Amino acid sequence: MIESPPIARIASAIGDPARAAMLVALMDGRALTATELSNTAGVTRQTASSHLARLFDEGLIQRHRQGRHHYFALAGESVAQLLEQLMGLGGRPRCSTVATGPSSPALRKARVCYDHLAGDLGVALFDGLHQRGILLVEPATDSPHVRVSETGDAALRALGVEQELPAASGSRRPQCRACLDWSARRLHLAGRLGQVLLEHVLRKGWGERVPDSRIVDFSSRGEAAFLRCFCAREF
Amino acid sequence: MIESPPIARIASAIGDPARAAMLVALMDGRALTATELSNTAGVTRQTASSHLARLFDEGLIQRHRQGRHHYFALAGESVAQLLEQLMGLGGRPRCSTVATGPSSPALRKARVCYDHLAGDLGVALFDGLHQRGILLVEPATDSPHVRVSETGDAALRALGVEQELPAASGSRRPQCRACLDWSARRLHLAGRLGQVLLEHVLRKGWGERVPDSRIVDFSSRGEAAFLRCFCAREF
DNA sequence: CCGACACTTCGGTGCGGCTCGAAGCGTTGT
DNA sequence: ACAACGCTTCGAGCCGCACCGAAGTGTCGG
Repeated sequence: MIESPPIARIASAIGDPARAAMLVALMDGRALTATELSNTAGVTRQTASSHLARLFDEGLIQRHRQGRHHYFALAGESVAQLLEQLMGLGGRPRCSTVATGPSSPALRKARVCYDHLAGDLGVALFDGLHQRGILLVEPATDSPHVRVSETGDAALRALGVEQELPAASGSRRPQCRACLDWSARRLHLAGRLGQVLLEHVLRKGWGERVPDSRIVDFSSRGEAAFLRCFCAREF
Repeated sequence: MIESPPIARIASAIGDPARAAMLVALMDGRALTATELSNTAGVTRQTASSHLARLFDEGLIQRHRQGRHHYFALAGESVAQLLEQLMGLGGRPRCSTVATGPSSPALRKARVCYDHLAGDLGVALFDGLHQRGILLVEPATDSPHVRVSETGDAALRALGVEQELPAASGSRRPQCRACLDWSARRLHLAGRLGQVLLEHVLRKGWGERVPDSRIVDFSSRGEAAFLRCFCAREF
């Protein structure tokens, strides 16, 4: 078996509790320093440093030196997706019970996934934009292809979403992407637009991020406004 | 960090070279015995036994006792998907080169993924069925929803595909499902129909499975017949 | 120029777990 | 009933690696 090493190396890199904790901490898309990560993992700085070197060697994280601080972030969305899927498998309580793992109710409801909104409200956002015809989900052969319709583009601007999406920005990042939610097992919106919409939510004050957590805490007024603005029907 | 243990445990279960080799060997969907798996992993039987116990405890494989033989298979498609994604991450040659890892050209062209056809020909099959209107890819909110159209159902029967899909079979397995290909980064057909079509290919003699490998070896005549039968346009 | 700070590298320690030999079930076939 | 076979459990050896203390590099502030 000469095919296995790469997959085994990567899995084993994720497999250590301290490294897994670091990766989970990075899943909110922020870049954290080595010291911060050592705290969340519960190990000393020098131990964390070796862990981070390992994760970097495996291509799971990227480093970003800035003065005397070294920031670390996930290497890309594909890594975040892998971790989500891993959580999905870990959450099920053996022998395929139907219920999808709740973990934390707040986490289920609304959380950050890399840089966009996930959870029930993330799914509701995707559904709403799609039902309104703002989002076109194309039956393309490429992985589920999502794009903004022309009327949708205008609608988003009318809603006050600065959609600053320079088509020729040179970045290879897709404008929209569908991301599978591990708690709800349904699609939510990722990509540049997903990021912009999350920023919109935070700027409007509808919800705010809970420090050191992936949870996005919506006020009841904020949630109502959010649903009214983006989702076709009320809950 | 109390959230990490499950994901770390699962990842570390996959992370051992011997266990990874076993899982990869199981990715073709067959159920293998403990001795066969010990050979592919290159360890003794008793070592393999403990590895298999670990994988079973983590819910990654299922066991199936039959007389004095114990058969092992992947616990489900979700596990196979996770492994595919892991391969996708492992295949890239550091620092995001554009080329998707070829590994083996034959493997890229046509291989078995759990129980259905993947690789270039798997993608071509999906494209062809979709372009002919046999497959409807719905922009649903559930993970990319694929189903067979009414005319498509008749077309498949006309093509000689025994589509024996008892709607009320009680099994919760979806009729069709879209599975992401790690080599081509495009969708191919999974689910019950994907399984039936792979069987169809093998029964027609268009291609045959290479023993102890995931490769499906198409004869040139078989490939032509396959494309003519299912795909809208020739290559 | 020097101290404070963030981070990494270097040795040494200790535990976990991968491994295999030997022995213990359960099944199959004669 | 006995031997052959497949698999698992038990015990011991041994390597790897996670961990931390101490020392080394680079950066910021006074």
